[in-house]
Amino acid sequence: MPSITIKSAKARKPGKSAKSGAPRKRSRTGYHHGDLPRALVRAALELISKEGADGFTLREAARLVGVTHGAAYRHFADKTALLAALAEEGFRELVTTMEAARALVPRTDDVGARVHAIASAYVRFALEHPSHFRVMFGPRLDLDKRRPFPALEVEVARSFNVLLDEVEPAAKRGLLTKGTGIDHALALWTMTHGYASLVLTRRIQVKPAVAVQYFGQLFTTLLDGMISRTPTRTPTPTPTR
Amino acid sequence: MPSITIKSAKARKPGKSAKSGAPRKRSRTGYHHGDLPRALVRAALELISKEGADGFTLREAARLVGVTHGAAYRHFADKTALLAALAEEGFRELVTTMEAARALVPRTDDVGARVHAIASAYVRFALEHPSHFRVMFGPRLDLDKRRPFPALEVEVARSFNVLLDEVEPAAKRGLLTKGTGIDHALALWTMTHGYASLVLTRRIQVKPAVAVQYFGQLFTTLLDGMISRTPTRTPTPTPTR
DNA sequence: ACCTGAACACCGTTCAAGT
DNA sequence: ACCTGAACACCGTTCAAGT
Repeated sequence: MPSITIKSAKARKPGKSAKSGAPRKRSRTGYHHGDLPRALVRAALELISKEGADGFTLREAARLVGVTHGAAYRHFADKTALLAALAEEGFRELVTTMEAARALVPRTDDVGARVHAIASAYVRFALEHPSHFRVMFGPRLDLDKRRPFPALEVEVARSFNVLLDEVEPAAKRGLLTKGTGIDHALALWTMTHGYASLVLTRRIQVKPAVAVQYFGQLFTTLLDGMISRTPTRTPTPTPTR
Repeated sequence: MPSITIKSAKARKPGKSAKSGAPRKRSRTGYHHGDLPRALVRAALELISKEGADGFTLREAARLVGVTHGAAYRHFADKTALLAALAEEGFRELVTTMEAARALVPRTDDVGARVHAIASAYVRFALEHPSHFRVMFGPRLDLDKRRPFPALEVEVARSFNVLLDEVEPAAKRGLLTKGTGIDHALALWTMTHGYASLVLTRRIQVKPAVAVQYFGQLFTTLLDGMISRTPTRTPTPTPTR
């Protein structure tokens, strides 16, 4: 991690030993009594956003809140558990922004418009918080092991439901091509996530300014394959009982 | 990394010091003269496949080929450079399997069938080599930095071209909905990659046995939105000049 | 030209001991 | 109950020195 070396070299001022580092008390509330877990998550988030998802260290987070690194283990089983907490928080924020985006769509518009707004918010979130997004899809106790972070799993499900809640009723009303609401929601998520991932890893190279707009173009192709031109039932006026 | 502890505990036989470890000469060709770089890549691949993409160590790879860890730096600038070499190799293999899959599609079939075969091969590759796939989309010198691994970038482009080569002619012949060949190839890649990623990270939970088949269902929705029912020109018989 | 040995600065994790 | 201090076993990276 060359960035760390650079950073400490910069921080080191002549005549002052940087070895032990100033404890950097954060805001007014002392942590040593109150809420170390949350403080560690906040610190980790800060580190991750400026040093990237990889160059993140339990010890550095502890240093940042002004606590011995051993203390972290009183609240998190290990580093992975802390990362899971970050991920959990990330999905919570993701849900918030997706719901906010959906709320902005005029009532008169159709499923397509709402789903488009939600998916675009997903992409925007990923582009604005690249490291956080990466952590959200990182820490998996792989493969055969049992699910280790139920609280995280709950938030993931909640985020999926934002899409599902739009698509499910539409599917039931026969507005979509064949497949269940889950099928369609998964299709939409899949494409949205793929785009976000590929742009983040620079495999797809779009200028940031047009990244979301270009996503809309690709996404529309999928929507075109999903929204049926010949509805199974007549759609609109809510049946009078 | 608890797995390492477990592993060395298992490997440690009573009465034999496991400290220095047997050098484990690989096959007949001695490496100390021949091809250390390739040997390190092979060893890294081996480690990654059994210990996961994260629990991989430059030192352990060196140990496995029976060489001092410092020796690696004669051939790779750092750990990231080794990972980039792994990724490069991964994209080469990916291209091979995608081309093989395409070759199996009967000549009589259309673009949709060929593209479907290619995308399915992509998903299959990801599921069969999860750790390798992860490395392939991992080591990025992030964001503003200039592209650091040109050889890797070449292989990435090559893999994208497998899709593009199918889609571009179809687009030019007016068989697809509006958009360039690149647009459509990106749409297909995006969805394929998203599915592979989400299944790998267990965010989409499908039984491995049906994972590729289910992908086909989602993918078809995108194809339906992409292949136009009203071709711009009449498609088939190759115009007799 | 290629590798070894030893050193440096950092990790994650554990655990007695303090308060 | 929560945190400190010190220790352990590992890293990645560098660099003189060997052949």
